Amino acid sequence: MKLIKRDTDYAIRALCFAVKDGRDIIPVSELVNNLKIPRPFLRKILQVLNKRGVLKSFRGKGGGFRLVVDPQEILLTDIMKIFQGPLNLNECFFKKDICPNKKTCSLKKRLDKIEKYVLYELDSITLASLLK
Amino acid sequence: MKLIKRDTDYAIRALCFAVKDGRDIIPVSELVNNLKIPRPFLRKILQVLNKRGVLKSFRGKGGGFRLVVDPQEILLTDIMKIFQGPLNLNECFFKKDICPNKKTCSLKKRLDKIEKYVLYELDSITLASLLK
DNA sequence: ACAAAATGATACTAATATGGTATCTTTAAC
DNA sequence: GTTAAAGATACCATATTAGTATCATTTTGT
Repeated sequence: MKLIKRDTDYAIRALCFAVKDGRDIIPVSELVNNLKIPRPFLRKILQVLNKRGVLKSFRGKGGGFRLVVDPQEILLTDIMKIFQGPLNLNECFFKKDICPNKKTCSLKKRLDKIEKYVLYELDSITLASLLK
Repeated sequence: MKLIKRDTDYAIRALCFAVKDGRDIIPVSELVNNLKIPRPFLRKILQVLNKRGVLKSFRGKGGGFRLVVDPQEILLTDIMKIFQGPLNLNECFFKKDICPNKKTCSLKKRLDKIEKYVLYELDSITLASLLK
């Protein structure tokens, strides 16, 4: 089971490339050429990032996308949340009562603990840290 | 994203019930009545557990399934592996080169670390510990 | 012997999530 | 006004997940 889905992956690659590339406004073509991501899919992804305020889009000839958030401020989990929703690793065990004592069950505690740890670790990963 | 899929969940509920129930051979009907799991789906799951040596099946009238492994010895990860395969949380990032220095990238290290931790914690959860 | 009650084996189907395409509209530069 | 870009949105393909259906085989009890 993967932690990262493909659109998240593509989004991160695109953002990384945008930072490395350095130009102010980067057109989709440039990303497509370099990252080998299918253009319409990537466009959809970039539109989402635009709506979420990570990128700012510019229409018309010469248009493209500008990164408007400091790479130090973009967390991996931000991008994951955008494309995958919240993590919720510990969900379905307790929808019904597998466990005799739902409230105090050590499994629930442990799964919560695991999830907390994963979130904590992921939260420490910034876009900037992926480029070093 | 869930860590546990439905068949794993059902399998664990069934095993827990079997332990609590206490009788030597438990028929599917009993599990279906108590756990509200669709019978044909549960049967498929139990057949798998039989093949994997967690349960032993008995055919014919009065048949059913017997738990043949000590609940202390059944790990949550055993059941997860059976129905979901290995975890592989850190897969797809490095199929292609998102990262300039694949070998030493701190992200890879951190994802590995996360996965190791999750596996370590999950490995400490036995069927018996779910019943206490 | 035979009916009943159980699992074994296996193929099929339905629902959902994922990974895209296609198409048309709007905007901006030249 | 033409061209090159993004916006919006509907659609489609594939894979995974969840579940059904069916028939064969085995065992028990009469």
